[in-house]
Amino acid sequence: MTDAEYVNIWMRPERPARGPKPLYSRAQITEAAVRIADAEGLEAATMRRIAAEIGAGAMSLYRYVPSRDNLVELMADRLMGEIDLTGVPSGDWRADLTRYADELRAMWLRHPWIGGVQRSLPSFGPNQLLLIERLMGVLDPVVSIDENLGLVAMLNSYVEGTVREEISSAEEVRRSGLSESEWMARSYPYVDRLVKSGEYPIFTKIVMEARQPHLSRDDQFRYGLQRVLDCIAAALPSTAAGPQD
Amino acid sequence: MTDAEYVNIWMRPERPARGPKPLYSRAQITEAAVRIADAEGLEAATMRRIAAEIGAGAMSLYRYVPSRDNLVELMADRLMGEIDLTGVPSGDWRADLTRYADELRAMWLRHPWIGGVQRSLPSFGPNQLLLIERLMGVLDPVVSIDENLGLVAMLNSYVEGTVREEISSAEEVRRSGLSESEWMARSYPYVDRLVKSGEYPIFTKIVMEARQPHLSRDDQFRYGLQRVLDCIAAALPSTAAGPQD
DNA sequence: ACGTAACCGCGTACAACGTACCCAGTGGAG
DNA sequence: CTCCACTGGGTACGTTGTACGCGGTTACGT
Repeated sequence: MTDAEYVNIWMRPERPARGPKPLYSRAQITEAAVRIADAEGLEAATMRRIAAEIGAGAMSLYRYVPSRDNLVELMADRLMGEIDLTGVPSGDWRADLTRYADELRAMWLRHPWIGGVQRSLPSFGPNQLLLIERLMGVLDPVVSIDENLGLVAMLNSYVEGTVREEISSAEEVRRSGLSESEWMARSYPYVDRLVKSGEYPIFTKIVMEARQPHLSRDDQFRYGLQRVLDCIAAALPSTAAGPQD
Repeated sequence: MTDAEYVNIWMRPERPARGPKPLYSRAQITEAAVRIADAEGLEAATMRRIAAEIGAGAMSLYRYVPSRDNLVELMADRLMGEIDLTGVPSGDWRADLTRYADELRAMWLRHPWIGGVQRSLPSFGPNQLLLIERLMGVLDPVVSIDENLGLVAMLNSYVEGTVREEISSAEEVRRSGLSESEWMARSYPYVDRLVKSGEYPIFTKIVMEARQPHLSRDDQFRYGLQRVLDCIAAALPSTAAGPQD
């Protein structure tokens, strides 16, 4: 079986039996790549740049990782490992899911580039798997696996969707290389024209509202999350839903 | 004001006053790009390939579009135009939002590559704007603009999240260039190893369940959607929520 | 003990990408 | 009629992922 026969990186053994000892490691490479992506975006994490970061030649990385795409998968799973769900399930499903949602959102905000990796879904890395076990273990005793999948998907969608919105403008500013105030100034004429045209009353409302003070992002998130959890509670058998207060 | 001063493509006039008549148009270029992306993925829609598709030289495209990134924005807005919301708001908010969700999902399934464009959010193209007006017009009479934004975001998140999952495996198959059955065969050993290890009981449940006949994707989607709409109904003032049946 | 096969790090090289720059031709404004 | 802002597009540059092959290193079979 040649290397090309592995579909999955996780099947490919990191260390072979024979030959000289490797100077680097997958974990080290992944770590460097994550560091670069955090600081300068995913597109800055090129093979050459990562190699330079750990003091290796560019092509050396290919001794550890079959391709850049696979490395990105490694990075994504590395990120899943940041979501700490020790002690879950605890018995209080609402607390558990809130904890998960908070951790997931915090992780996305630390590594906004995660939104740019299309989830080639069945990349069940070890951290991802552990997460699934813990997270879905929360509702597993009370609903069918099908329903569990649906509910977890709903929760995930909520978190990802809202956090994508939080991230997008910040990422746009970073990509354009402009300062935030300069970027705002540049955007102003267009928005102003739309508002003045009078054809977009609701858009205008949104813009006007955006100028006013608001709930913090955190509070907005938690508020919406409560609604999603209520929605999940409604789908649970009444004996398991617990107090709705 | 030089071209570089435009932050927004939508500000940049398509046709100048003087000079020879252009042979092509933004719409034509965008159309070609969408066609290629539909057939072979977004990464196949390179400037050279798009130019070849319409019979132009590669560099000619830059007479119409400042950069590839901007072209992708054009493509994204072109997709928004496929979402037909004529007659919305109709007075029946539940029907309207269901219609929107169905249209949005169908559009994603027609153009899976949309998931790969990071929404540099404030790219308010004309189709996007029209959509906002119609969609948010549905709940505008009954909730505050803030709440409306939150609820619409929740609906969007649900649709995007579930459709992303639907798409991911198909896209993975396409990217790998393998046939679906071959891809399944390649994935099998890894999944099998995980199941046999006994360390992942819930993952195992998922795999086992996946082998059984299920609700169609459409039915799953509609089922989850009803739950999301229930959730929205709960957030509406009681006079506007309508019959919950 | 010693060849040999498997592995290491990595330099070179190539195809494909986005796009800066330049040029000759074109057609409306003065 | 004269400009010159515009057109299409060829050439070229820097950057990307990565195939290939080299010389050195290590563990195993004999």
